[in-house]
Amino acid sequence: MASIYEIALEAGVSPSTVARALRGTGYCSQENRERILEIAKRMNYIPSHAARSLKSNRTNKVLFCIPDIYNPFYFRMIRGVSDVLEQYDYLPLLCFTKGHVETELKMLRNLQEGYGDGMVFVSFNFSPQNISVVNNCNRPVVLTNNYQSPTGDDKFDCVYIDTFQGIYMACEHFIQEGFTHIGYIGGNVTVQTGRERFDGFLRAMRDYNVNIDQRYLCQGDFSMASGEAAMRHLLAQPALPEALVVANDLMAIGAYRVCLDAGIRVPEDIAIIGMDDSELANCMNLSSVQMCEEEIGGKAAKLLMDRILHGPREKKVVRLQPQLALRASSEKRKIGS
Amino acid sequence: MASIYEIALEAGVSPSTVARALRGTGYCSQENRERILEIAKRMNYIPSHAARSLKSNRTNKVLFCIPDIYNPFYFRMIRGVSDVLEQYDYLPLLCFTKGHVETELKMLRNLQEGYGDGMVFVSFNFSPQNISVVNNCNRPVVLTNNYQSPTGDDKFDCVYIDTFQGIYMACEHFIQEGFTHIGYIGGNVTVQTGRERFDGFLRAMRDYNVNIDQRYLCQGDFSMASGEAAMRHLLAQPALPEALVVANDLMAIGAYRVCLDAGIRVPEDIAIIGMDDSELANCMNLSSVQMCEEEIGGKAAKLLMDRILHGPREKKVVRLQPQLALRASSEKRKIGS
DNA sequence: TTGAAAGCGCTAACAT
DNA sequence: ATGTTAGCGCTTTCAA
Repeated sequence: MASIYEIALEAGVSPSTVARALRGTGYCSQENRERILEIAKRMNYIPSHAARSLKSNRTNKVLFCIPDIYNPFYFRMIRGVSDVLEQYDYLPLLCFTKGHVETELKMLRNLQEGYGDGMVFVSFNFSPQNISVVNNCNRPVVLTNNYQSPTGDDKFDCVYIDTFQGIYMACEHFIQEGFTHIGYIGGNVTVQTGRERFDGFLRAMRDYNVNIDQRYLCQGDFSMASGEAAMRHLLAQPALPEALVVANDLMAIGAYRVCLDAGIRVPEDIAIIGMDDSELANCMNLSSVQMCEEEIGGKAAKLLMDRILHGPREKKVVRLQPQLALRASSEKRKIGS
Repeated sequence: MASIYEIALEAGVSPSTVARALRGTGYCSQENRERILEIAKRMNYIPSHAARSLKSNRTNKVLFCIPDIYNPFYFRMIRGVSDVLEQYDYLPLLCFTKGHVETELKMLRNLQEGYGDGMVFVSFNFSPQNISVVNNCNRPVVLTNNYQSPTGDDKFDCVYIDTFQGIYMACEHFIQEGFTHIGYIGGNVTVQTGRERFDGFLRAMRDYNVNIDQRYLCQGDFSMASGEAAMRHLLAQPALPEALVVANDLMAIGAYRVCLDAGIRVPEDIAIIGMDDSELANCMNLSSVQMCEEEIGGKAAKLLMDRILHGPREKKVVRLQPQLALRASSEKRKIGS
């Protein structure tokens, strides 16, 4: 690897002149500049990231943690982040954490070591453990969930979709359609994403005075297989719910498939709404909740760049509203059917 | 950020002693070591990635370029790579290139700058342009396609699935089932992935003396929308092919959906085989070609680590065989149907 | 066992 | 306009 010293030697100038010529910053005669650039090209000069970053304390990179690679939900968010970062000449580097807190901590450690200038952090479960690292990390982080430390002295920003509201809207829709036996397949309620959604369900039922049948409450893990298992559980009950709210599309699709296999018609026998508005939902005509993922990503990247470029400031929290994407799977039943 | 100098000051020892204590390498008295570690912890010491990497010329990171974030094909490959790299205590950092050669070149540049120790490079289209950069890059790269420079002096390894063979097998299956009017929806044949698959189709037709109807040849861009467009084109022909080989699942699903909407039954009216054996194919009961993605990823990572740890050696090329994953969409038609 | 010192490659303040 | 120099934080000889 040619360094500026070797180029300087070859060009008969000092290393700093080479540095100035290559960076295009500071004084350098036209004549020297051209010669230096030519030599650098010939010697296949590539600047050392480590040296530059050590000196400048900047990398022009952003670390981007995503928990679940198999979930189509994150696709658009990645695009939102990438597009915005590109405008700043920053590069996003993705890491799939699989939702493991150890992997998240490893990435945060890399951030602290200065491997990136900031981090977009998506997680299933923000907890005192990973949040305290975020807060003690000297580099900016933006979460794509809503999280507020009890102490209220958070150093990060949040951009999030109100999933509570999304599930609430799905329930509300069913209730307004006249359904009274509504089932729910949720995620693990000990993690935030699962809890919020379940809360949305509970609240809607309460607000509209709809009775909750405990036998219609199932818990999965956001995977298709768990949606299938949940649906099999429901099929084992004496009667089916009329409508089913599912906390994400993968589980909804799993449930849907089990229905089809069992000869249960959707939506005639059971109406289903999922959540994420994924490609899969679109394909299968599954109603879903639209989550503005691209907008989340874009807004998160903007807030992050603001902190990277302009330093600390007060915490900002951006909340985005979901929308129902209604398709055939939740259509109102025809009278008499 | 506390540095080893501040810790040294606090501990009353020299920076080099601190360095030795922290790294656990070289001599350091038990007593000093404990004190230093305690102080480092208290001062929240985090080593500087840049400094360490500048000095050691290693990062313990691998850059991993993936062309298409919306294509489910790459999911398992990422897992294969990640699992193997984890065993080496290396971290994969993903970059979605969207198939843009500029983005690929940008990542290669980052590799050359020493932002990572090596690269797993997945692309739709290896060309003299990006391959020459790979060959002139002083760090190891593994491709997940088969590519051989005309000059034969390649410095990279290849691990790939024989997609030619995969499409060939799909055609062969249809032919052996007795179909003689076989259509094909392919990708752009000016890029390698599209060309290889189309060649597989052509060869199978030729080997089995099956006539190719030009009206049944469509070209998409591997997206679902392009599969839909292609199918609409086929529907506009005087007659439909009996069977359809599609170069990837997304396009196959697109075609499938257009059939359903048009009242064309699959497989009764038209049999379909896709390629990738994606989750989507599984969901929709689409026959497909299984591509051993996880194995590709794992083998690629192993070859890469071998080069990173042990330096240059002769080029290695690993070829993996695809398998048909037959489902309902390609079932043999019942007699008389 | 410890410390001093050089250097990884680049940047930038300062002197010329 | 150009050169000198002092680091950035760490590793690693080498000397003590």
